[in-house]
Amino acid sequence: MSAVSLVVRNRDGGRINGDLKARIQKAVSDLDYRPNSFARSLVSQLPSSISVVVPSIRNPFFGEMLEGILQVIGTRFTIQLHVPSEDMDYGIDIVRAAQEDNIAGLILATPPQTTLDSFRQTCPTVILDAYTAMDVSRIELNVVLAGHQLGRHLVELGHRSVGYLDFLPDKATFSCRREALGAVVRQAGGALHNAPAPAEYLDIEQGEAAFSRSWPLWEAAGVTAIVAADDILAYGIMKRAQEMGMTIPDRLSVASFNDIPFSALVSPALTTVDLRAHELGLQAARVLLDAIAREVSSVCTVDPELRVRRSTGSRRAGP
Amino acid sequence: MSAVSLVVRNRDGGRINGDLKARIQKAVSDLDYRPNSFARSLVSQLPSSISVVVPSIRNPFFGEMLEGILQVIGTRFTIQLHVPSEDMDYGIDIVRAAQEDNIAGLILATPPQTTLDSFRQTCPTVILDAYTAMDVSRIELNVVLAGHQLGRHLVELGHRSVGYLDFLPDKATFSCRREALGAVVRQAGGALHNAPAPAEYLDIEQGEAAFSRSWPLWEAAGVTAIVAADDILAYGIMKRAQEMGMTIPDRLSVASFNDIPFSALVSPALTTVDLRAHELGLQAARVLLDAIAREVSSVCTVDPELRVRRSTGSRRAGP
DNA sequence: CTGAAAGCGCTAACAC
DNA sequence: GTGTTAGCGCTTTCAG
Repeated sequence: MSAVSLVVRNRDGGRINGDLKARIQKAVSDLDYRPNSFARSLVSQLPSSISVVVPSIRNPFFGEMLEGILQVIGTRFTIQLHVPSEDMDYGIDIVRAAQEDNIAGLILATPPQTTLDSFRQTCPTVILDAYTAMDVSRIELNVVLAGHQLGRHLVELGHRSVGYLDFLPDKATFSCRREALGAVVRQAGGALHNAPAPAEYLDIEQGEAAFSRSWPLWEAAGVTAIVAADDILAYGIMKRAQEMGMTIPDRLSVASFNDIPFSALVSPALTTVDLRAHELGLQAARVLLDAIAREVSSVCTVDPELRVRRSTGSRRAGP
Repeated sequence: MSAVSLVVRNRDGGRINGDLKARIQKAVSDLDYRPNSFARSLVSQLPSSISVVVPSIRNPFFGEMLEGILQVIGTRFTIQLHVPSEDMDYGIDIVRAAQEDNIAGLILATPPQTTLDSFRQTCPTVILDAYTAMDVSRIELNVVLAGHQLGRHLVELGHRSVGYLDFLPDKATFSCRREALGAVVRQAGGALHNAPAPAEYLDIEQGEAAFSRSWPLWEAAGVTAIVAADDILAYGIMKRAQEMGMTIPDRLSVASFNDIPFSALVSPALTTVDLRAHELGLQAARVLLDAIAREVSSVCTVDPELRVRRSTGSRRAGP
């Protein structure tokens, strides 16, 4: 019954007899009829959703990012959310599952390098904060600039021996942060002391444990400032350091990357580079809509912004 | 080609000739063939996703909840995420959009009362932290207990004049928190001074603004402790109160509901009732899977737990 | 063990 | 203007 179809979608340009139309509308509301979206998409070839893959849903960074995406797509598409099972970053299997959803587009937030290497594009796709030579739309996050900003800040405060708590070496975004920071510190005649990533999972406890594990080495190296790859790790570092009796920033400066909203509220307020989660989501969605509509791929860049707060201070006079 | 279908899904119990099977598998990988999930769901009548509607994705409470849901459903279903556009709680339109997704099940996290009133069930559904007389599965969050716990704690500390910062009066979960708290305070001979909800949107700034607005009245009423309906509002209260020179908890005790992970880290660490976001998600998903498999509805209850931290203390000697 | 054929619920093109 | 018909891409049934 094509009339039903037309009426339901309000696509009858006055073509349907008013009486028939009214009868159809009554039946629709009586039966609480809802069209089957599978059948609809099957024939129209226009999927009504996009898939978004994020490494974690507990990290507020991705909450902010999703908010940005949602804001742009509005009611045009619905979101299929894919998150790896706890304690693991996502592999190609999750990406393939997301592609199987039969979607108009796909957003991959900071995919691990190995995942990206085995990725094959099946629909308009936007990759966030990861590099690939493929012809895929990307939102580049200028983490090199972020590392430089943080490095300059610490160097200006007099720090020369800086500890670094890494995270997930499989992601270029993290190694770039470290390298850019290290370059600035070394250029000033200092050294960056890298501590290995805690685990694959990012939470406050991991930061605490990593600090306990690495502090002896850092202390031996005369470290006066520590940078973490992510705010959440920095929270753990500050918590444990304070428990161990160190005052921040007098005894030890702490800084990191992301600037989730809570970083302004922890004690002391955390100096961190705002990685613009919301802006990233906004851009990703815009580029994706563009890729869907015009079948072009594009790359754009988002610049981070340093937020200086109370967790970093001048290096105290030598020991 | 039925053989293809069987091979792709690994459902050929040795029925397919090895040679043919190999040829099919080669073709599948050569063409990077992916079955169309719409067509598949259309015929199998088994949708592969569930919809989850949350009021906000920026509030880590719902991130934790989603993590719980994801953990239980594993790869069995994929999640369609529905979030209202910024600054608004969700109406029935969003719920209907979610139902249109053609899903195996639906989870409604703390729906506003008006939304719930016009809700009609179209598939197995679980309602989180909201009451309805309908025959729908629910996860009850014992917010009355939460209010009592917090009330007893404050009363024991000597507080009798307590300020309350409400949020979204349209939700029973918030009015229950207030009433339960108020009952305990009044029973001890005290009074609860309610400040109206800040706005429909929950963020730190709203908490700050609300505190600025309400403090004159609270001060006049001799308030020595303030409870916020949500941790995030409490962060704003503490921030502004400290900016205004008050020390917490000496001058003013602050407490709230939720216990998102950051509440242990703000300064001072926030006393709050853990509303068990993760557990809520776990239970919701379990109940939903059950509802999908066995077509029964059930109701279960999650009990909150008070976390006493440094933001609450004894009432100072009277003015 | 394999291929042909029907049909899931919808939309679009087409006769009536 | 309105009803009929042919698929969308898959799974399942049923002959060969």
